[in-house]
Amino acid sequence: MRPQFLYEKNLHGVANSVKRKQEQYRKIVRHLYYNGAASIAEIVKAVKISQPLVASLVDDLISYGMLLDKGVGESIGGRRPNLFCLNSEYQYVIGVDINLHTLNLAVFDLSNKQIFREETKYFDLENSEEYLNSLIEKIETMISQLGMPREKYLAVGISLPGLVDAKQGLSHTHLSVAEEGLAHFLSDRLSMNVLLDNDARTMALGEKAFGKAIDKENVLCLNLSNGIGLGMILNGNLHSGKNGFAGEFGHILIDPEGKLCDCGKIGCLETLTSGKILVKNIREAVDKGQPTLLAKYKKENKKIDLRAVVEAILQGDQFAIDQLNQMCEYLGKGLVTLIHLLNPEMVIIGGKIAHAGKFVIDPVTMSMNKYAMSRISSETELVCSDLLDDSALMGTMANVMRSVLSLD
Amino acid sequence: MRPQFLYEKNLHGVANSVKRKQEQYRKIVRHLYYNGAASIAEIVKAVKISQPLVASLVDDLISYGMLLDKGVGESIGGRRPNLFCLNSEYQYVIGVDINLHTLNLAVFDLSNKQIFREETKYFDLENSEEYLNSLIEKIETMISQLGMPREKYLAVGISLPGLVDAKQGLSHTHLSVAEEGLAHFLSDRLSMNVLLDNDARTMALGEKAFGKAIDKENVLCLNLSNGIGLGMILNGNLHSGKNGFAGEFGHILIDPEGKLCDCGKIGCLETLTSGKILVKNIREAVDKGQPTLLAKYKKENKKIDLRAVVEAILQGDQFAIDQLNQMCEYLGKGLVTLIHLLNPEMVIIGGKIAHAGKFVIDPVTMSMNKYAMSRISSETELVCSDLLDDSALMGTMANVMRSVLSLD
DNA sequence: AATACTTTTAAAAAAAATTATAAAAGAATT
DNA sequence: AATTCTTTTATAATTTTTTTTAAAAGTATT
Repeated sequence: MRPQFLYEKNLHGVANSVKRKQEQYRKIVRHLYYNGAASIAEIVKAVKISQPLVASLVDDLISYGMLLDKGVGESIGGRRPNLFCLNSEYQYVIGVDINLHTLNLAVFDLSNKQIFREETKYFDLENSEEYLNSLIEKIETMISQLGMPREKYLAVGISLPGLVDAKQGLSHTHLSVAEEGLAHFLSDRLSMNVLLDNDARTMALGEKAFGKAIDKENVLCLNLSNGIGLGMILNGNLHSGKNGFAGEFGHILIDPEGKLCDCGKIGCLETLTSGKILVKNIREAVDKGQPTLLAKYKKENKKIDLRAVVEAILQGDQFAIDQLNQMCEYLGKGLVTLIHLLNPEMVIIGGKIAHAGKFVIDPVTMSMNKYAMSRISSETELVCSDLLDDSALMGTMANVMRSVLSLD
Repeated sequence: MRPQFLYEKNLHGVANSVKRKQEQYRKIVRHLYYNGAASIAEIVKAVKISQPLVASLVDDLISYGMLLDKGVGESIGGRRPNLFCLNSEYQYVIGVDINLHTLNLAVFDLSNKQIFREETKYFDLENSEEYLNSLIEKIETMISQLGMPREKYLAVGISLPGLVDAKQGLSHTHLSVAEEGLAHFLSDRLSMNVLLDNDARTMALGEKAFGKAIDKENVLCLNLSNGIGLGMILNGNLHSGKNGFAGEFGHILIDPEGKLCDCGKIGCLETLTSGKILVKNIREAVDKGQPTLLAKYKKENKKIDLRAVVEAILQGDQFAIDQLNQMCEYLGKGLVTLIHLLNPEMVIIGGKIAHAGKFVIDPVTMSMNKYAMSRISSETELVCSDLLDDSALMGTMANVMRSVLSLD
């Protein structure tokens, strides 16, 4: 019998006993994926199945090639255990991180190692058949480069900006051309399972699985790049809301007397604090002759972008730091609302601006102290992501594995 | 063997086989509690245990007196099924709804019927040993009135305002005198299991179990009385946050140029929209001679309270309605933030102000339409609670049963 | 180095749970 | 009214899983 469970969840018309066995396999594989190599005894404790049964299930999985016997491990005061681990080469996951102007592709093995990685610049996201075709071509090229048969790929995980309905596999904002829904479209064309989610939520999954949110139950992940995205881990699970629209943090009201936002409302957080605004303000000031390290871009006739700004900040550019500080004051205000509502244990800042490290953390912390009820906010840790630009891509892997290994 | 599972969850030093059996019992009881009488065949489908085993477990439960055989039911095209249901008199739950000025007590049977109900007015909440003593006395009097032995009571569920850490059983705001924590203190004194939660969250549990949130997964419940409370059902579960502080909706920033709030911050939602403010504004206007039905209170030298205001609104008092409308504009603004962040399928308004029905719903809806991104808000239904003043009390019952019948 | 104690694993025995089968009881159809 | 078809329930047979027991392979101590 082939272990189907990594492919299809609700096997229809299959005997109950088979389903039960697949669930047992899944528990074991799940434990080994999330906790690494383990002895039979350890697995027994973790999955709550008896030792003789676990032993026989592990034997099965080894015979399918899914698990490997790593030989004896360290003793903790008795007979040395035999350790077992996932065969990291049993299958692979394709990760696709779609950004407004770039595309990141990766192939992960089951130990989460990237065995392939490619960044394509100037791959501008647009809602067209052509974009989708070139995306598929990119993926197909990668597959043929790697030379492995299609069955070796467990699924394709995709991260993209905008409103995404993960349950239905729809992209509302950027790739709505695919009529059957983006996930189905790509699944048909690639002949693979496809899993979508919004970039901020994928980042949150990445942080929960591989970043600073490991072992935390209530964590907010901010994606601070040109816009502001929010991914929420609540009670240990990703929160998506009814339609997958949760996390529209950029459009909460901060200043009723403020500016008009793209969304039609006035005083949205995004009109006050976002990479876009930061860059815009700095460009305008540079045009007016503001002294700053960034002035050289004007001389060289190059455009100032967010990356340049962050670089200047890290070099200590006073003006850029001032601008960022101002932005962080507003961001802190917005965060306080989140913290009051959700009482998270940690807030992780990711996205391009996270590269500024303490230059973001410090002013945001100050702002939070000013605006928050201290009893609540003092329970919340504010940190920068250490996955940084990789978090969304890592998140696609986490999303696929979560989906495949989820129980019930 | 006595079915211990309704009392103790993590039975220590008990054989695995016993634990498993208790879990099976719990599944069956759970199904019957949440879905009412059922046949063996129905239970089999719901709990995914084989028919012979379910039959024998049901036999056991009947012999313990926990289940009743209701005799044959309606056929759906074959042999008539034997129906089984919970013995609603097997045990009882005590519900305690603590408010700032009143105390509601109830005893529920396992069919959620209130077999006892008592409302005590002028029972002012204060952080003192005396308050706790008179609370305990109230409960003890009720118990002796009902004349049932203490073992007949499954647990005491308590709802109270302010910051509550449900996991630890602590009341931070109002009843912190009990040093071991409120739950432990009461549990010792009453010799019963005690379960605490904040009033807004208890209301949310009530709505989820018995009100309009049944079968909904993402629902926000607003407790609009003198303050503003928020209880959130997210992904089907109550969200409490790291320390149980989640839901501080009253202290999110709405107007940076606004008034000072009790919490020390400026422009909190509660400074603009709360029963307290509404009453205060109306009192001031009446003192200045504003024509309104409520003016009679002044003549009669009685104080205008929230109940009176709502009554006037329902009688069509133009001034009171205007005042409420104004408040609802702000409330809508705040709600939009919630909806953008959490994408709920329903928002339920409860508390004293919910008695105003469409007089709250309509202006809040208008405000939401004005301030929200329609794609998101159009997915959210706004309704008034139909449990109204009972929702917190019903919520204590829901909380106890949820805790007792939760799986794993 | 010998002995006592641990932990891990394997195998046998026992128990638990499921599947398969049959019987009972009623509904629908001829 | 008799027959056929459903659904429910009881029983028997089989399978699955666990518990128990024992052996294997270590560590720690004397």
